[in-house]
Amino acid sequence: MDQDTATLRRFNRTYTQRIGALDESFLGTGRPLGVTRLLFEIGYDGATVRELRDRLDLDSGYLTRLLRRLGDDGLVDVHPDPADRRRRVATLTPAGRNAWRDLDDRSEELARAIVGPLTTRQRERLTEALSTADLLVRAATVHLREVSPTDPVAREAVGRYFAELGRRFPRGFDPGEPDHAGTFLLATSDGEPVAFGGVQHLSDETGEIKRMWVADDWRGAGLGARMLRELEALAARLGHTRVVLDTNGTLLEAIAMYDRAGYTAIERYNDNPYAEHWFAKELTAPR
Amino acid sequence: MDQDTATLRRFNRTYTQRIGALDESFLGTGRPLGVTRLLFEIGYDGATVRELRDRLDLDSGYLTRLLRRLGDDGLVDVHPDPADRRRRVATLTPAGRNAWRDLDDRSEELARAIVGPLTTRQRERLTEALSTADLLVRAATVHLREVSPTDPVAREAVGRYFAELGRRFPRGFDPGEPDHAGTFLLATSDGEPVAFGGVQHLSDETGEIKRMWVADDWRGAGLGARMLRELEALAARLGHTRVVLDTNGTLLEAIAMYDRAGYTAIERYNDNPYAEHWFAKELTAPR
DNA sequence: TCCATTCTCTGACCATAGTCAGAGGATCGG
DNA sequence: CCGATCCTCTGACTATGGTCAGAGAATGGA
Repeated sequence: MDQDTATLRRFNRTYTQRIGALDESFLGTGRPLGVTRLLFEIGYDGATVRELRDRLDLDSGYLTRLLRRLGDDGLVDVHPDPADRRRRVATLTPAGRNAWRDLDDRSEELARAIVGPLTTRQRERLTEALSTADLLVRAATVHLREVSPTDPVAREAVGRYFAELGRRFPRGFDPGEPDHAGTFLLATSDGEPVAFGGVQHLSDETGEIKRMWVADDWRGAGLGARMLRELEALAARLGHTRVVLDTNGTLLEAIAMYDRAGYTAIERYNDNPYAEHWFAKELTAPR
Repeated sequence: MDQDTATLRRFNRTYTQRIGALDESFLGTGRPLGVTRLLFEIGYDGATVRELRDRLDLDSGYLTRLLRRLGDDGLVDVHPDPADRRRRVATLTPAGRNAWRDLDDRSEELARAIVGPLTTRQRERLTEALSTADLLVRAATVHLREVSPTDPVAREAVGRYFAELGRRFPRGFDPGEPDHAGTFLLATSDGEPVAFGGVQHLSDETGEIKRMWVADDWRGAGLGARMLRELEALAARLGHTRVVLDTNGTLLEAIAMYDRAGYTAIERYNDNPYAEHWFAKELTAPR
């Protein structure tokens, strides 16, 4: 662990010193950094002022002024959102699009300047290392929280889960009546749901882990194992001493993961028509 | 190449969003960022004002004011350097050391928060990826320049080169009379010499590559191959159409590198008592 | 219909970061 | 010992980034 933080901190030093320059592509455009970042964030498709405030975490007064500055320079139009006339939408003018492309070019150029001196082989190694680091850093900083099953993002996660079951089960999958019983955890990254799962009360002793799902492009990042640990911890907090779960035979990776996590196969404990395997694990007090 | 810059840029986004927080450990100490960075940079051992100005690239007036602020807070003492009384030296007071340790702790804590949610296996992968990326990013951003052989940093590089030959040759190595003929390239990283080499005029046609050296901890980063390429380009600029070099049998990696770079073995062309192998390469016009 | 809330904007304000010109003492080379 | 240069400091100034309180229009729920 000390080794790991030392490497991270060392890398951080190298990185800010040497590649921090990538962000300085935002400088030297004759416009201050804040304004430029805003321009870049508005992007080709435009965005509501509200979104911008959230994404860049800016004070509303401050943002208004930044937007006006971009407006005065003829780069951005701000007009009311027809759907909700309290809201305003910022879009790039043609000149704004040019400025945006210019920023994008600068950034690309700087990236080339960094990658350029390397041999092909080294570039490949760097790209591979950065992809790995990217995935893991994103996995490590995923935001996990308890949600109500009616939370819109949670609904979307459940929808994707059911859709996947539909694709993977030979005879499809019918979710039946919506069932909102239980306590749920949602993992998000940049606001997108990336993992989901819940614990349902079966008895005082036993909780059932259900609807565990990890987004396609996040598999292999250990997110499933982490979600499982968190769900077990949640079950323990809810007073259970044992968790059970069921799964279908087509979900091979899931079965392998339960196995690694210390689950043991048990007899059928429910009448779920899609279930083919049942597992249980005793919860011991953490540490 | 596009793939590589795309990965770099994507990583940069992830990184600034998620780990940029590491630098924010410098915030929330009740002191502004600039002052805090300065405090950290002074470090346990103190530093001259001159050094600080160079390292942080600050205006001298601005730096004076930052230092006074730290002085007023009782964290730093500034007193004239006895060796050169124009210069002033900044050192941390006991309170300053506490503040410094506090910063270090915060930074460590943040690194732990990032690395913490990962499994041991993932941490290992991340650490490995970041080490690789660190090495390659540093290699890619090494600063290469032509130097006079009497340049102090160049002298140091040559000293280390001779020291290594002394260690590696079975009967040691005697550099003999200092010989400053030739044109030299020096690669530095953070001001430290990391690679060195020169081209000496043998005839109008032929240049000799000599004193090529790469620092221990930079081997395997492709720096040798890059230096060799740069020296060949230098020889071409100097008007040569062919380069030769000699080497000792104990320098196995070097020999392998010359081989990969397209050098072919030739007959002894000099009376260097330490040389056991001689190589040559025809220079074709670049591109 | 009314009240609470949401969204954006305005004005007033402040700290931080940074630039520039020049003063004055210390040092160095000839 | 003189002039050039180096190093630091001072004063005057500017831009950037940001906070806060509140106004006013639009919306949504009871």
